[in-house]
Amino acid sequence: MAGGKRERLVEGARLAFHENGVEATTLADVAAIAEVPVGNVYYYFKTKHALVEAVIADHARLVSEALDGLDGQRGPRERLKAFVAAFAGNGAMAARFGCPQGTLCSELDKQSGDLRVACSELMRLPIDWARRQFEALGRTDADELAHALIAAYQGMSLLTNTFGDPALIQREGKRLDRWIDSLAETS
Amino acid sequence: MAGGKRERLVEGARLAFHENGVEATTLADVAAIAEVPVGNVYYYFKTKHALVEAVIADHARLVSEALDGLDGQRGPRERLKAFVAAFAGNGAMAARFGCPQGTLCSELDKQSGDLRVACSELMRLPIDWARRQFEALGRTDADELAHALIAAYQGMSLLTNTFGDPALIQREGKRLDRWIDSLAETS
DNA sequence: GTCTATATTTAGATAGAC
DNA sequence: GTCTATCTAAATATAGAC
Repeated sequence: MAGGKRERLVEGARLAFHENGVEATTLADVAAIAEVPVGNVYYYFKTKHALVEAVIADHARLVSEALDGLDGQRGPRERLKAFVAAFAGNGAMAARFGCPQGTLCSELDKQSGDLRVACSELMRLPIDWARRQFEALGRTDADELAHALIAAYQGMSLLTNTFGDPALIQREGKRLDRWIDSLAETS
Repeated sequence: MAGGKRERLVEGARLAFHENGVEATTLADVAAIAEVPVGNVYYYFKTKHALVEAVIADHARLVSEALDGLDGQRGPRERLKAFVAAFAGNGAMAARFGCPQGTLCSELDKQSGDLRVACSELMRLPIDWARRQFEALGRTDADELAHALIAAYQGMSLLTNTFGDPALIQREGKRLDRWIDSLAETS
């Protein structure tokens, strides 16, 4: 694993949290993945809580970058379909571990307050992005459609993970493509 | 909390797992809720793993009963809309703790094998029920629609929980009602 | 800045009296 | 069947040498 020790710890924690959950991941696990001695973790992160916060911030950075990458598409309809194609293409990952951000939100919602806030800000990134696309289509129900799209993705990620079947989210991708095509330019 | 000690332990564990997560819930917590001494838990459940299995079985019983209750409706369209009304009516619970079955599946998917299997059987109950309704409508894409409906519910439960806003799942309920109304009798 | 050794806490699990 | 007291293992966190 490349990068400075802090970067390695954050990336290692992000991967381990996704694969095994936050609660089940020990700092010893993270230290081993990052190839950093256990005791040294505390030089970079005062508590496990602080490490979790850093991981959420790292997720936010990755999601923002991914969404920015979709803005190269010509129009809002193409951008929405590129979004769908992106997550449908990650079916194997969803089948094994679920959506990285969704599973994190699900677990941390049951924990202390400031982590909940950070999670909700993370989940708001793709919703706000999707709403802007629906607004560009002239939809007055853009907020509702944006929530429905992200919920469809999150829900099908959960089913894909629960049944270990990547085909589920791929089939949903095709269905959402047809749905996006069927939307009128204004509502 | 009423019932025999075993029933109290299962119900207490089910509630605590939903509110705080399985990993974060200690047997001491469960014992306190059930008003049973800590050491006595092991008389009824050899391990925490066994208690989790019992809780999943209890969920399966409750879900089956709830779905059976919907079969009093006249036709498949009415049954599907009664299903939607049922979960949209639980918005306050979803906002605080998410869907009981969904959060359980999300957490336990990251754990040992036989719990994953039990969770997938639990999640299959509403999907199979919904597929039968869509089949009764003559839809050849009943399996796809059933997965889409449950995914919409699960995903919107996650968003409702993440943002702590019951209105999200209520709005989705209305949207799904219109969707069910719009489906042709055959596909 | 880095790392080893260890302290502290807490959870799951057990032994055994009643 | 019931309950108290306790064991053991593991995880977070710290102290302090280098």
